[in-house]
Amino acid sequence: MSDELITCVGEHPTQHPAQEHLIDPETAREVARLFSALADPTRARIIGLLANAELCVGDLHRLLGMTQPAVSHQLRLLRDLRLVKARKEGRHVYYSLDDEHVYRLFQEGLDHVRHG
Amino acid sequence: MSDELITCVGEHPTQHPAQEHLIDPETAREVARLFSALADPTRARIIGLLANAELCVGDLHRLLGMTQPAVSHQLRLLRDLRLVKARKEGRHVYYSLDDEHVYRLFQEGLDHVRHG
DNA sequence: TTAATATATGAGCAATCGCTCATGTGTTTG
DNA sequence: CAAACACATGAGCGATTGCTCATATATTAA
Repeated sequence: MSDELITCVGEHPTQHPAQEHLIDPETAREVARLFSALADPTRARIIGLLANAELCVGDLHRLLGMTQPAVSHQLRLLRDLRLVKARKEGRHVYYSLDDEHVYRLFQEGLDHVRHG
Repeated sequence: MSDELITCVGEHPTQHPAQEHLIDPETAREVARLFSALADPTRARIIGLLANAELCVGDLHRLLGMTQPAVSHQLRLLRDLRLVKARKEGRHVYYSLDDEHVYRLFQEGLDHVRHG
């Protein structure tokens, strides 16, 4: 965060000094997609639970007090983002985190909300 | 991530061992609100720019190639979340980051997208 | 003062989101 | 086999999002 303090004059963006720090649209979309995973209370709670234990859909649906389809839909979303992985065992499907980075992001976000 | 591997049987959520890791709805909402800030390509790009330099609305709107109102609306959102602060100077308003945590979150998210 | 510039804001609209309800698939049990 | 269970999935619907367009406010310049 080196706040370069640049005057606001350039009419042509290509010559603005901050230009080099502008992330391209495609990367921006992916970053946004990643953070979208945690940008919903239900998904945040799911990540929080799966961070500590492998759980099946039924457990999640009971713990969260939500409909089973609601949980399944969110799990599908998290699975598509490869943040969560599924392990089938009999008629149960156990979910767990599949991305350490996301757990760190989640923890930092949680800390930020709880203290300071 | 200590994946305790618990059997999926308890019909009553209150007695499930994972219960203690369940974050309450209010905290979950705040966490989600925090991550929502970065869960949009435009806002992610804004944070990325402001992470390196203080910029006025006009610069942002030119650099991003977006309408000025579009940028102002997103800045308003970020301001409400206290992630960004505004400094008025003449008829310009300079924005900069107001939250170190968010810069870290952003950087980690960006790294995660760029390399593994 | 008038005009131009820089920004903020409200209304409105298409797109997306997160849920519910119904139903489909696969597995186990009786 | 049939019934029950665990989960996935699609349609549909209200709420939210992110933009545009028009306009309001504030500051500087002529």
